[in-house]
Amino acid sequence: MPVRVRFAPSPTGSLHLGNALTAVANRRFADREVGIVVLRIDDTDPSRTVEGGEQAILGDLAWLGVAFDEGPVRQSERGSIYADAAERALASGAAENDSEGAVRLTREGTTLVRADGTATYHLASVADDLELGITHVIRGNDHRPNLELHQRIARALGRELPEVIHHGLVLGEDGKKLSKRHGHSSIAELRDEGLPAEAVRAYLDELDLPQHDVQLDLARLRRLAIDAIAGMSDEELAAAAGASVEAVPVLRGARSLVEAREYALLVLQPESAKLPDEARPTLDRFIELRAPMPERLSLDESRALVRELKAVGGDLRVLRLALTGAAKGPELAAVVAALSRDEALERTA
RNA sequence: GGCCCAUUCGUCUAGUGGCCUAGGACACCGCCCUCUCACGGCGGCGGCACGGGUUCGAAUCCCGUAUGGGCCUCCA
Repeated sequence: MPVRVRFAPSPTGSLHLGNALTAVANRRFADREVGIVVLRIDDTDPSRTVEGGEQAILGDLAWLGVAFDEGPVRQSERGSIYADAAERALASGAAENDSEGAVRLTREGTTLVRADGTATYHLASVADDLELGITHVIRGNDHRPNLELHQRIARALGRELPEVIHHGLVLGEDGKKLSKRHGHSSIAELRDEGLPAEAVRAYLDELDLPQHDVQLDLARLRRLAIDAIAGMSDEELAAAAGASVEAVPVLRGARSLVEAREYALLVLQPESAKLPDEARPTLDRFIELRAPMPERLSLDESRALVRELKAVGGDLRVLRLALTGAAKGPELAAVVAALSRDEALERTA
């Protein structure tokens, strides 16, 4: 029997890292067996759906490279399935109507259908997992206490629950449940911080299916970002940082895409800095060396130039300041390579 | 409070009774490299939560305690 799993977020906006872990875990689980991933939007509670929330999730999944094979299936559009399920539960005596008109599990009282006729998460989730032919449910530990309840609901419908696998949650660096307060908690935030998609994906892949809750390791994430940037081709890096390919040499030393953009700006729009009086000799030497050379220099040629300037006693810090307006930044030779001859001469004139 | 789950360096982990005076990665510290911030190279610090069993032998099995987490909604 082919494996069918599902990822079932509520449409509340950009995925939080823990949800993203569940999405990746489902995709990986299915891929091990050449299985199917169904994307299901759990929007049974209208008060919880956020405008554009589904789009944000779709965007996050695409960014992370998590594909799905079926869906999105929206629970808000599947009322008749839940109505049938409720009917069956009532018929079997496992559930009954209460005085308000809601359908509740006999004895324990868990609500299956609200008085307004909409299904609660418990009923909708179980009925859908059965109806969609899900073979394995992979979800976070926060759902573990629901396991027995869901098994009872499945039996009330005359079926058995699929196999359920729980994984640990992602906690903040303080060990508390991850929330907006922590920052760095949603995919959108991580993307805005300049972490490459490959890095976030690699982090989630590394976590795999944690047995217990794990603390968010930002240092690890940042390290993976450095690795991801190092692994990009010039074209990929330029595209990811929104810079031109000529600027790539200066982007190479950056540890995040945000930092890469800042480096690119140093070349495109240098800040004006006051040069010390003793800067002139170094700049004149630079001009002497640079002027007779081609409009564009390769990184190796630039390195040779910088080496030469240093050999004749040039103050490289002064050159950096003149070229970028900043005391810190990418490798000096990369800056020289990224600037045209005219631009370089103008900034040192 | 009740129920459930988990517990190996700061973090993520390897480890399923002898190969473990517990291995790795990232972080951290030091040194080297160096035009800055980084990258890189080399080295270092650092852990089996605790207490009882079982066993010739326990990180590994059992029990208890502690700690952490999750849930106890007509939220998912």
